[in-house]
Amino acid sequence: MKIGQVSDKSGLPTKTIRYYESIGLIAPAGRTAAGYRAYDKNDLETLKFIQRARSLGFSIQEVSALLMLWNDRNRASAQVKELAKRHVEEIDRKVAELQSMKETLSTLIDKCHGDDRPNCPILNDLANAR
Amino acid sequence: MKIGQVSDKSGLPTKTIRYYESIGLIAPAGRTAAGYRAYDKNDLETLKFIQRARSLGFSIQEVSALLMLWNDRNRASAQVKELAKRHVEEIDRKVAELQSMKETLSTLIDKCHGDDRPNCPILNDLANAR
DNA sequence: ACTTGACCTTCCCATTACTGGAAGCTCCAT
DNA sequence: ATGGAGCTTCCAGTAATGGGAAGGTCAAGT
Repeated sequence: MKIGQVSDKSGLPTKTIRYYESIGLIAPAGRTAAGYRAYDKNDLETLKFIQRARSLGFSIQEVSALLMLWNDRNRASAQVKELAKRHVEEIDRKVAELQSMKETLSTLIDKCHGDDRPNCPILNDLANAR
Repeated sequence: MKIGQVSDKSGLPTKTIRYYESIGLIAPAGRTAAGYRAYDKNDLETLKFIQRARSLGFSIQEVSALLMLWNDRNRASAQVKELAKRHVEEIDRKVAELQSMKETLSTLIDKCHGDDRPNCPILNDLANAR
């Protein structure tokens, strides 16, 4: 398979696949006589794995760790679980931060008339600490 | 005031203040005879405004728009409200995405024994589409 | 045989919002 | 006068791509 095909099947842009190779996340692909990257089923599975892990918000660093664990037949599942749990905690932190922002903003938005008049509690609040 | 002092009072690192100047978010600061940046109360208020807007998750682009609205005595509050509402929608989208990730991950984590044995539903799921 | 167009290659730059560090100047206190 | 804190500029790096140029390759259509 050429890069465009694994791109279609994995859902990763060709640019991204080359990037993953350049940073060492995946091993350099084989090449055809013409210099085109050549992928086999195994490579495709790896790319799909990466795509799914990324879609769950794992960083490239974390994906790298997951790939190693995936390729280690004897790793303890506790290691994977630990990694995943830390990631969920990270997600929780982000959600909490976003929701705190939203709360503040929603309050301000409710107080703002939103008409032609210039007076605006949103700007007033940003201008003055509370 | 020199940059270190407005930094302390605004909560923005000196690096960041210089960066904001370099990208044109704030006007170039005045200078002392020695070439140090000099700020007045007004500048400080602007920096505080920026800091608060950033802490609510507004992008620099949005902060720039907010600053213009703030400096426009005659703008309609509707414009500000609109900008804020769109930002809240953006936050909602991010929260939804994060929570969807979290849900998937939590399910997988629950299914994983997390002991010394290698079998791990988390990796299995990442490896096989479902 | 030739050309077109879709792929492929590498390379470099841009993005967002900073952060770190080096080399060097200034100011203030001892 | 010497030391250290704070200031200056400039360069480079971060995460994870995306855009686009310049050029090679391949299969199909004329």
